[in-house]
Amino acid sequence: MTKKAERTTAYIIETVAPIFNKHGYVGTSMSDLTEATGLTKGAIYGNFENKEALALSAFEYNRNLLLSAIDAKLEENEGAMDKLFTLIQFYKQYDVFTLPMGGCPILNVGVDAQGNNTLLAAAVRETIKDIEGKIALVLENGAKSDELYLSVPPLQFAKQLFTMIQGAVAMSTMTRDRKYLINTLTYLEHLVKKEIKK
Amino acid sequence: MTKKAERTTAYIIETVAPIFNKHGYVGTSMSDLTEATGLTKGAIYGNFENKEALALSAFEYNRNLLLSAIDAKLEENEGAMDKLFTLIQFYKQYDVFTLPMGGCPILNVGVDAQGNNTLLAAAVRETIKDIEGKIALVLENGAKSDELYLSVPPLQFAKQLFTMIQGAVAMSTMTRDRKYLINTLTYLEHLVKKEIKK
DNA sequence: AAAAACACATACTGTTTGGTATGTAAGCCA
DNA sequence: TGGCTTACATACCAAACAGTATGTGTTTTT
Repeated sequence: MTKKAERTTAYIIETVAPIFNKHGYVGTSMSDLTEATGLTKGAIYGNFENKEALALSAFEYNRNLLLSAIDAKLEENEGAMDKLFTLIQFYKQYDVFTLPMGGCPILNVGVDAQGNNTLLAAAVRETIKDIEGKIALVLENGAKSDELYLSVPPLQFAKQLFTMIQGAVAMSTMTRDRKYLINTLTYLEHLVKKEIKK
Repeated sequence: MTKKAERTTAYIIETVAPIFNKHGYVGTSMSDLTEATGLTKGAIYGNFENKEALALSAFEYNRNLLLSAIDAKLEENEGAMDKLFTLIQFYKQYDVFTLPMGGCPILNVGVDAQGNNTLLAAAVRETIKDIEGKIALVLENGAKSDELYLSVPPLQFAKQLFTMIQGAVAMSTMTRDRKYLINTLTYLEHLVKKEIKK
């Protein structure tokens, strides 16, 4: 059986993570969090050192949800091309995936923290590196097994691909129009086929 | 000669615009603004109804700087392809262009306002439509004069192009790495040539 | 140049901010 | 089940928040 405090800590993070993600670090007040959790400041400050530490834990929670989902998608298939296509398919529905966490954590926190919180900004950069690395690994293996051809290094192609994906994410969140997601990712599908398929 | 208040209003907007853009709506306090302008609250509230109205004016100021720059670039050349290439060239240096205004106003305000300020969010959506429209017009004219070929409607292609551009903007701001801007826009150059050039 | 209008500074609201010291009840282990 | 410990609630703090009423010096206008 887990200890009481551990469960409360987990409960706080779960409930607080979407709020921080949606309203940003400064846009979220401690009273927002006590209201949402039904707990008091005493409870929250008993489990977290301060607001910043809580926000960081909240981001890491969302980040792990995202990375786990990506990992799961990449493990669905064996071939490198299939892995890429399921990833693209995943991002076509990225808006419904990120809805319960209050939008894309990378975009939201990445932009919000830029001018306000260096710790969070660094955490986002780390997460971006992680995802790019995962994509690059797929590409590298695909190239090794002669399944696909790359005219540029794997990491560079991964960065380009992820940049376009995040562009679709950014546009669809700003305009609240999921067509950006669907249209660009459908195009990326076609583009990936044409560029690297042997 | 312009009236005193008009000049102060303009001065306030100019000095305040980068601050709002960098730190967001809630992240910017009125005391930040009095400090930056050297004016008092009385002066600011004499020229603006409230914080929200000031933030809106600040965004519109940055937005106009951006739209004017785009217009200027698009007028440099006659041909549709040349117009597109100079636009792409402009975005390769978008980070230095947006530096004095505290980053990309579309991305920053678009993401920040999403969860905090509906007025600003709407203004951003309008701006996105404007830019997409400008690009679409270039494409349409290019298609009419048989300079280029489009497999999709002009506006759709414009949206796709702008999405990828904004992806590069988003990634370079989040990672503080201008390579995202340079690499993806160089790739877009090549892509545009291949896709629509006759 | 005098009168009227205006633009800005000063000084002050009440409220909310993040954070803490202390009290109390529940959880946990012997 | 006793007693110690841990976990949370209550009540409070100074500082910062957006906004305003009033005072005064400066532009305008006539």
